[in-house]
Amino acid sequence: MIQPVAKIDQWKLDMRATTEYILDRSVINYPGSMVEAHAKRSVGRPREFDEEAALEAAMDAFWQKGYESTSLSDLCDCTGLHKGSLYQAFGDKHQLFMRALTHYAESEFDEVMDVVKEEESALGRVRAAVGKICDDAGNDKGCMMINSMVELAPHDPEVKAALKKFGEQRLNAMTQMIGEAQQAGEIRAELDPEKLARQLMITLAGSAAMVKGFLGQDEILDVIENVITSWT
Amino acid sequence: MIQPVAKIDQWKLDMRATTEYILDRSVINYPGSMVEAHAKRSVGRPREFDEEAALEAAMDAFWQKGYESTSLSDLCDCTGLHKGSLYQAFGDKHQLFMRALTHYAESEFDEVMDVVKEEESALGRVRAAVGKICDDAGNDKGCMMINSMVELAPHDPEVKAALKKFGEQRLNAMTQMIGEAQQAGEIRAELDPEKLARQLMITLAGSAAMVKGFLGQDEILDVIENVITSWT
DNA sequence: CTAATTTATGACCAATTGGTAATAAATTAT
DNA sequence: ATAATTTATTACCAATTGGTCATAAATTAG
Repeated sequence: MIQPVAKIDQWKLDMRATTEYILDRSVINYPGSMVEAHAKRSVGRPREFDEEAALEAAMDAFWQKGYESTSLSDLCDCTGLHKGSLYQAFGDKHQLFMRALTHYAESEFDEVMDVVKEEESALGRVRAAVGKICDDAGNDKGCMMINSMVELAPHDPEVKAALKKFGEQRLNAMTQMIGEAQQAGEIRAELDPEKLARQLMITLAGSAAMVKGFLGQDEILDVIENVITSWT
Repeated sequence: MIQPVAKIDQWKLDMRATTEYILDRSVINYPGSMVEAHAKRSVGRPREFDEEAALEAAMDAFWQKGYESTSLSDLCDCTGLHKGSLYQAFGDKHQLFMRALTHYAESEFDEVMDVVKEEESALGRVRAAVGKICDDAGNDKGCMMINSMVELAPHDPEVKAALKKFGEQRLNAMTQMIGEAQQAGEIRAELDPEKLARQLMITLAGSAAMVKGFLGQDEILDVIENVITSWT
């Protein structure tokens, strides 16, 4: 199906930062791979870079250094793009950051859910999720969402709203998993799944902060394991 | 006792950022209050500002906005000083930040300990400490130490070392209080006080992050109360 | 009174910041 | 071939950054 450029732009707006969009763009971005017959290129000079790869590079930079400390020239360095190309592809620094943060949240959530699916017991799923999350934030980069919450949320309503959305998504998923573990008899019946989920999220947030300067991953994992065990 | 200027400068270097130093300087800074006969002024034009008040204003700015987002002109605005005076009094931006962070940590620790002293039961002391800490980080400024850990610790060895020192101080104090509560029979005997202290610090760190963008103080207090209750 | 010393003030500075515009190059449509 | 369109690259920009310096003012020492 052939799409006029204007329609692609509209679609770009609507589907911004969704996995589907990125994947499809990455196909379009490689004019060489015409093996896919339907990958219709639009008129004009073709992109020479992979948009998803650039987004991921920018995400890593923001994740590691934070918003303010990541300059445009840092972003140019890590993506290999020039300012102009960055602006044309992603808009200004703040828009690029929002894309990066969204990409982080969505892909991390997906990966955690993939890991969770492998487990058979409900409590095993909780432990698998927590383990994956700790793994992601294990290095001293911490968790990009917690980093952004601390650095930006109080002064940046857009970031705050996005983090609230991602947080509620995670809280819901955790609450459900904990509830299932409870119904399976793996967690004491008198405990409230939502409260436990909040406790777990606070513990994970604290871990993501502490790993950056005070506690080692071993000490953190020990605390988290004790928390979950205290529920059984 | 009369101190030559040179000696005062040496002493300034050694005692930097201690409460004694600040208090004594603030006396020296008010040439009008010669009621204290020993408050010997040094030669030269006298200070027109209160150094501790300036430090506290700078601390508030860094606490609220973080290091990178607080510019020198922000610091001049909130202290009422000019760049030159700031540099002469505190050194460069980073030195001023270290002074501010140290002042935050020391005065908060003292205030928590003051609150703790009022309680008679050991577990009451733990609860009082936690309550005071939550109170301090209650607004969306969070905790300046957690803010700094997230924003700076991985890339700023000086900040990291200071936070490690303050963190260990708090961990020790918490461990001791928890141990006392345990010996008083208020906390189950099979639990390890140091592990509980680590759990509490991670929980408090997570709370200081979450309060900035995701959870309300009521939800946070509920989680913390449940944590402590689960120890009894 | 004069010299020495310290502080307050504002001018000054190079470098960096985020962001724009002009131009050249590469492609498709006609 | 030419026009239209998109991208890549470079030059450019005003504003802000952290930081220094020269000078004037205020004080003490002698």
